[in-house]
Amino acid sequence: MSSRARSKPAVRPGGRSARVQQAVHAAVRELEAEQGRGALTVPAIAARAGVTPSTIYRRWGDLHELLSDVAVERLRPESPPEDHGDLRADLSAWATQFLDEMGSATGRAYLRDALLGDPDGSNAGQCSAYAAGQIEVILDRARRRGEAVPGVETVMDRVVAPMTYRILFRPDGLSPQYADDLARSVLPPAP
Amino acid sequence: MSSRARSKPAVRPGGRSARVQQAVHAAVRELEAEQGRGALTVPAIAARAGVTPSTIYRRWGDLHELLSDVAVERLRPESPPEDHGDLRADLSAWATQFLDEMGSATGRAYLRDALLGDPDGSNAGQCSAYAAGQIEVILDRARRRGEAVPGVETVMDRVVAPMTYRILFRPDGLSPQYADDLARSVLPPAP
DNA sequence: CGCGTTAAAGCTAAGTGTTTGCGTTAGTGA
DNA sequence: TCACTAACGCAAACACTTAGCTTTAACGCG
Repeated sequence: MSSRARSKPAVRPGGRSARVQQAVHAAVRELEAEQGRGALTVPAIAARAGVTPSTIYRRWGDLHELLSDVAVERLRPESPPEDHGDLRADLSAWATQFLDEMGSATGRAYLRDALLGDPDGSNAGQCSAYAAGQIEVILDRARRRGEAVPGVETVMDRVVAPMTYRILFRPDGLSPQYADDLARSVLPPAP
Repeated sequence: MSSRARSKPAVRPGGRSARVQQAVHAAVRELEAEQGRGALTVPAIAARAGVTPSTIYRRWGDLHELLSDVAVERLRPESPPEDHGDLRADLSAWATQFLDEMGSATGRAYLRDALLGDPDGSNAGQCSAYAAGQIEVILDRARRRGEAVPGVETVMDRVVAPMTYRILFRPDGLSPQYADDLARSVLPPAP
């Protein structure tokens, strides 16, 4: 039976529900920052957030789904990618920054969390959509400048996917140079 | 304190240790096949394997690390890739089969398990090494035939990574055609 | 603006999984 | 063969999870 927890807990958006969700998310971030991952248990998070454990279990199902939610929130880009004036520079800068952030120990942990507690794949899908969104902004700008641009899917396959794969499966030996090489590989050959 | 469980439990390869490991792995596979993932708890696995739960906790640390070990074992290729006579056919066949196996619900689950209970990344690295190994066999054969071949890393970046990324992050809309397209993309342009 | 409705939270107790210390067993090497 | 020790079994203490029931507070309607 029973009780599949909803991955998108926004069931009653306003009021108490929202406050609880906010408090719980904040508690996760604070506890992790202060005491590390080992301290992240549902009872500890609940105590910190001022709610009872059963509230968390009912809304999120288990610890991993909660962490997955928090991870996705943290992986959401805070601002559109910087504009450097041309596609090559934009893509290269974005890829370099992506690899730097996601390739760090904490970035990798968020990526894994997002994948981990994600029965239906919607959280992972969200992460991917974030990246695709950022890339679309970059490509749109270039298109408006009159540059020749690759498709979003091409960039996902040739830039985002290789970086993400290596971050998850072969975390050693990643360099900004690698990100840059990938970014260049989707551009038309230099003049 | 404490006891980091070893991911490679082969500490005393012969005798009892080996028997216990085998029994536990078998118990995981049987229980999953018979009753589904929900039934996979450490006490249940222990009972099935005829050991005590504490044995499992001590050797593997927790359920996820055990599942990760089992997943890696299942992801190990059983035989070298088929030989179809030329690089294009070999790569295409391998990619298609990879996507078919890993893109299925169970394949995706193994991939996720492998990543999930893997504190130091060695299990994920093993998965990647399996794929790289298969590809090297294919490339070696082609090289021996006198064909022009791309580097292994290129194939990992352009074929394995995109498929794996999509399996994990965007499991919808994957087709054999996609695998084939990726395989072709690393080959020199057709004559 | 108060009132009924109901989703969501609180509380608590029972159930289940995890950890740990200590004694025992069985590989391993001299 | 014997001593040594890693790994296992056992059982009790501990922590986490689940479920039933009660209470609270958004929300919508008269």
